[in-house]
Amino acid sequence: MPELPEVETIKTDLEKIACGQKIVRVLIHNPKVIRQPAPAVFKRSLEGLRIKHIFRRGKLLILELSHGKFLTVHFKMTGQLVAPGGSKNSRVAFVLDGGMILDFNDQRLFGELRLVNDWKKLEFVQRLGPEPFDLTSADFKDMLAKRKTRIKPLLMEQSFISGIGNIYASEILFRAKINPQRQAQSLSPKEQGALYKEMIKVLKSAIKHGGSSVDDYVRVSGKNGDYARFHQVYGRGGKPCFICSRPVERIAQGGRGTYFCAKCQK
DNA sequence: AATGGGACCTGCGCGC
DNA sequence: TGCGCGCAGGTCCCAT
Repeated sequence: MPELPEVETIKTDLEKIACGQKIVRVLIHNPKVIRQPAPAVFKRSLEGLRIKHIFRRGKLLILELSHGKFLTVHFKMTGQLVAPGGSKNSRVAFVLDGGMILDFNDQRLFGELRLVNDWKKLEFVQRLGPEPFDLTSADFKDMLAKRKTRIKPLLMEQSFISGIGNIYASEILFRAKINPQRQAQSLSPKEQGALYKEMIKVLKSAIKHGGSSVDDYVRVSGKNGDYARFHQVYGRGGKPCFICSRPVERIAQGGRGTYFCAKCQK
């Protein structure tokens, strides 16, 4: 589910309502989403800790707690953090000392909650590539020039660059006018530059609008993000391109749907 | 290194 | 109404 802009939105929403609060009770409705440590230990260790700071790395949300602990949240496809709680698919509920309940919902149970001492040591984190906003255009060009793989799956590869998923990969490539089937290596300097520029623009704009609510993603308030109305190609297979009116194509790449305009994107 | 397939799960929309 | 199929924001693991 959430990609970088959605996790960043959740981070900002959550900061406002949960920072400084103590987690007084943890109710586990489905232990499957608790990956570390064992659910009973997770619950016992977490109760009584205070939320000090909230941040994001790639698509991972990280809550810094008292006593040097960190709660990491990976939303995968259908994870949500919603307050106040009482949601249908609540898997874990966090009761805060203000009385508010924060639900971790996850229809498909792919999501992952971990309570750790050092989030940076997580294997998943160790493999993450750079944050898009930490890169210069020159860095990004160098990275692209080294890779033979097709550009769209590459943008989604978290060890290459972290935070971009299936929606934004298609949207960024459309705006950069680059065909998703192109080899990364084959991009001209001008195309590399356009890709960098559109990547930053799209991600920033999506954050500004609270992310894209397509299926399950909602903000902490339960309200939808507002960026889906700016989508140019994602989910628009067969519908006319907003630029040239030719039907938007849908192809499969690495088992994922890719949307693009074969006329506008070379 | 690149690419494809399947696995993990639940639920929705579609054609019949 | 019901059934089977394809599809879904992610990541991991295995085979070639």
